[in-house]
Amino acid sequence: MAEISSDVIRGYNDIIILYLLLSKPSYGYEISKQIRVLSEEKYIIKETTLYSAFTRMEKNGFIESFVDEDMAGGKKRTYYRITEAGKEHYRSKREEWTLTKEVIEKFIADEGALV
Amino acid sequence: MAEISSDVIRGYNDIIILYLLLSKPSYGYEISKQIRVLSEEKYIIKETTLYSAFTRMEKNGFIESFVDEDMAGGKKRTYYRITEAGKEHYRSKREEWTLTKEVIEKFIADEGALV
DNA sequence: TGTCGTACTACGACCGTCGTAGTAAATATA
DNA sequence: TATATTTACTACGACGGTCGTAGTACGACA
Repeated sequence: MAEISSDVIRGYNDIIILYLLLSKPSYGYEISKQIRVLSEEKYIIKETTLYSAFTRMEKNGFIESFVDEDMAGGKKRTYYRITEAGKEHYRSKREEWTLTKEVIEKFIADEGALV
Repeated sequence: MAEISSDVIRGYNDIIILYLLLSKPSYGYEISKQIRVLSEEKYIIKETTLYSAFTRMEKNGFIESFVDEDMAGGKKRTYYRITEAGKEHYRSKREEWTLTKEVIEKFIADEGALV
């Protein structure tokens, strides 16, 4: 079975993460699980990729973090919520996706051309 | 208008170049023009990206080069032809594309969810 | 004479992703 | 009770495809 390589998914992690933050604020572990489940195990994001995406996107103003301090055992959990700039970024990435899809599909041959 | 970023196209250059080599051997400048025309100016591959893709794919055995020595003015032109391994690579990348497309589209919201 | 098109090569910077490792508490399993 | 697994991160350097910049050289056209 084909697997999704990092080169191919690169550039789409933003859109995936932001999509999940559209409905409600969330945090690393939950996002990671949601990606796994929603993609039906077809894409499992690496932890380091996810957390570095958070850092990058917060720097860019696409998301904002806040900490839940009231957890059992004094544990802390960092939540992220999408900003207006983040929604705008999502829109533009979605447009880019549509365009890219159109382009790539011009270079997909049917099996006949491959023999 | 949205533009295709390098992060988003990364990983698809192989498939694009190999597709064009499926029908006949070709060379850098011609491939570059074909990409521009076939994509209706939506994707213009950078020269350095294209030539480094050639080098990489030849190392990987996906393409083979040969030189046309008989050009006017003693100029030389390097052609590339796709190998069997290249066709196999194309097939597997095409499968990966199908899978990736399915996954990404699960994370595309319609405009309503964005308000 | 100069610009444009053709057809490359060289080289280092960039940056998103990945591999590896470490920390630590809560929960499940034996 | 002891151990493994799950949860929830952080740190840091390596990797590699893409890009920016620069340079070379010939032909055609104005």
